[in-house]
Amino acid sequence: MKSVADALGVRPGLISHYFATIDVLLCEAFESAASQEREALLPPAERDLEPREQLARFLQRINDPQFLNLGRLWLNARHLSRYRPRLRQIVAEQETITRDALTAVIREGVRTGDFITDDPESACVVILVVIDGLDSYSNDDSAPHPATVDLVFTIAERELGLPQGGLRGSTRMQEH
Amino acid sequence: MKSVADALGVRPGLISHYFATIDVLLCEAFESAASQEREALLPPAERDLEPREQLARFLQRINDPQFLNLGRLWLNARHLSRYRPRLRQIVAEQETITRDALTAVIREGVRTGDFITDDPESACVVILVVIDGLDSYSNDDSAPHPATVDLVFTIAERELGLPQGGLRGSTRMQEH
DNA sequence: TAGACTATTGGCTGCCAATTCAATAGTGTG
DNA sequence: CACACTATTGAATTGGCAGCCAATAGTCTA
Repeated sequence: MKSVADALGVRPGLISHYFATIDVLLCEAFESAASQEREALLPPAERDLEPREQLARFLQRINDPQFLNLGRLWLNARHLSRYRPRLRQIVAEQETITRDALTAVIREGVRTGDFITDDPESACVVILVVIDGLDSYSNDDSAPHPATVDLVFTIAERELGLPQGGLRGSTRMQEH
Repeated sequence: MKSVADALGVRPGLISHYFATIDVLLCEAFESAASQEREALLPPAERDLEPREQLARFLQRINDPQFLNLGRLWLNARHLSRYRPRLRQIVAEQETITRDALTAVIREGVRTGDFITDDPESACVVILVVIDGLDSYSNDDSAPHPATVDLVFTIAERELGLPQGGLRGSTRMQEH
């Protein structure tokens, strides 16, 4: 609470006034952050693009150093979940929402013929496991192993019956 | 320190006496735990088995509920690494040791013809990413998604040029 | 057995964090 | 402007935890 107060240039008591306990603060903070990040990764505004394009952008953003903190956020939340049932619940919810959103894209891609899989949700889960695996290393100093660099793309392409490279380089995204 | 002392039926001061700071205690505890668990997952005593058999047992143990706490251990350590440079270092070291040990098995398997890959280390890294991804969920209440159940096996088989199922059911391990 | 060395205790100190609450400042509305 | 309501502060309370140290108990050896 102290650190939140400091970051806002405000006194700790004020934080307590708006959030009964840290547990509540933590849950709302995570929910809010995770939701915002999800919108940034998979913007509703892009819903009318081809599914292949949507997924490509999603994976590209995941790999972007700009989203390094997202990995840390989830790592943090998943660890804290251990002794915080409420947070655990929220984490599970956010996981489900993300999974459903990404599965919808894949399912749509199967419909349009972009992707080939007989189980969109399982394909989605596999992709997410790899993402979470790579997120595990968010707090590492050392350079990432070369084998991890394009891993999400490779796995996603395999899962969705795309040719090698079928999700890479096809998009032209803005630089920051 | 209090909780460690309690667990040992001893007074907190004693812990301070043997471990200068919490940071040191944490690092040594993690190093010790990670090392022991690695020995249990990939016992040196099995070094003379076929590489396929060694890997199969390793993956089977990873999936075993007996090793649920191992996932929690790594999750915890990876999170705490964020603001603890020393622990971060140890985590990186332990990661390397595990990677090297598993890579050695794979490399040997390539030599004997058990496995097919032109880059044993990369294959190893991919397998470890999936393991770490699944470990992310160690603190989840809910039932694991069906797509995750055999995922490590499937991925390992693909990475190592084995037929589907080539790492499953081949071993007869003791029940606990 | 004496003496040295180790293991362990008990208690103290200081720090920092969460939470509460009464008091004050600020804002908008009739 | 007066009043009600909201936002914010300051200070106090509580509790826990790391780190330190002097005192005591235990152990081993010459």
